[in-house]
Amino acid sequence: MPPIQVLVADDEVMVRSGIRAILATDDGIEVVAEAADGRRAVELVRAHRPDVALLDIRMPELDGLAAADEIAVVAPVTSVIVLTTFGQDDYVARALGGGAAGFLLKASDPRELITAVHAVADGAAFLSPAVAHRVVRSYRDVGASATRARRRVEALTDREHDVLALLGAGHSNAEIAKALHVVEGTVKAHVSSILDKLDARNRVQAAIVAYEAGLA
Amino acid sequence: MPPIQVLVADDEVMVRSGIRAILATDDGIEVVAEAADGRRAVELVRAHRPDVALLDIRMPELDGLAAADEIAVVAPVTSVIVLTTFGQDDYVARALGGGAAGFLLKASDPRELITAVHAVADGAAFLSPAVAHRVVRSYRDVGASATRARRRVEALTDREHDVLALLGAGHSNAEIAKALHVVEGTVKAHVSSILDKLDARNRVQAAIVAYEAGLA
DNA sequence: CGGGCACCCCGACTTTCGTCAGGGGCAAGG
DNA sequence: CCTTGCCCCTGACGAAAGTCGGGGTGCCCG
Repeated sequence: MPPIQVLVADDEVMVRSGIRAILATDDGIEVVAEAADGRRAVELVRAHRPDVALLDIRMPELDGLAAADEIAVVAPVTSVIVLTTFGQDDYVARALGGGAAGFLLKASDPRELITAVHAVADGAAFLSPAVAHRVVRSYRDVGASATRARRRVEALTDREHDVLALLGAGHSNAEIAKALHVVEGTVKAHVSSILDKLDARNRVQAAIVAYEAGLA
Repeated sequence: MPPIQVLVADDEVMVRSGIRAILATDDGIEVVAEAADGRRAVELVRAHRPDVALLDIRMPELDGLAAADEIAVVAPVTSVIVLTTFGQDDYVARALGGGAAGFLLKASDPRELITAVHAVADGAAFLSPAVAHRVVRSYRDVGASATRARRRVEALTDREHDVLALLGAGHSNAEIAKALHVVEGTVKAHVSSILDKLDARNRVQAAIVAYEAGLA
């Protein structure tokens, strides 16, 4: 099996050679290019099509996040790992949004870097401990509240379900009535029943349940 | 550096020995225990305190998810990787909710298993490609909509911000007025202004923005 | 210094919501 | 067959939400 080809991008030479040294200890990994800024990193990725691109977040010209965005477009085969000093929350979201497959803190154990390269080369996601907790928790929380909401919504009749969906989108009773071909009074009665079953005091609370349940 | 100690739990002997064989190719990993059901897996984890526990989802007595839950309680130092045949969505959420650090498909490349063990032993999260996409997308979507919502909310004045937070929790204007020590008319005026700035047609739509922005 | 401006406040008026008390259809069970 | 229960529908009425016009303050800038 051929070695994993890697591009390293960081504005500091010391960091680049440090990373090179770490990766050199694994003979399944080969560093094929180096860049000192994001712009150059994108060019080199386009030219070399490496399996993995290691990008520092802080770089001149084009930061790691923007570079990751571009790489996702020009070379989808290349998996991006974003490197950063702190697990800044906002960065994580943006990096993963840009299609990064990995997020690694520079303070990580060197072995972790190697593991991360292998992981993303296989197409998997690799998240540093500090980051992983946030991402996973978010996923779990969203899933959990969605499940809870869905369970509550199950108690509703078909018609109430229809009404709730429109209500949750922010429509007025009159609009809902028109959409369902009934008069407004009917919709109001349904809403009343929904509030009762969902244990909500007004339509705002019901709307949030609808939103969580994914009836948007 | 001592080898990573691993427990393998699967109800089929063939699978267990297969996993053993794969892990044996890496001399940084040592399988210290095997279990054929979830109950036994938990006991052995308690006894051996391995670094990593590989749990099949489908097991008698106690399935992998329930076992993961218990392990998280009795041996927090042990990182759990859940193994499954399909990347069933519901399982992913539950597994990660139970504190699993990794989620691996059995169809994965054997090297991936080794990489995963190293990753979670370091405390990182490892997600199989098929699963990673979902988790990351969810995190990104939530983060993106939250960011968008927060940006819209920034246009509000301090007072309007206060009102929106209470509004988003489903409180009536009268309740908001009491909480902020003003009369109801004032709250209504604020709400009106909020609707204007958020480009919402009624309080339900405003509440959803508040909810997304995390003003709950 | 005197607008202009943004913010917070208020009350009267209109519109929308939510409750209450029902009527008709339809299926299960005595 | 008739009752009981559930669902969907409806109109009337009080309650909440939203709009409109306006008053008072502090701040910045010509």
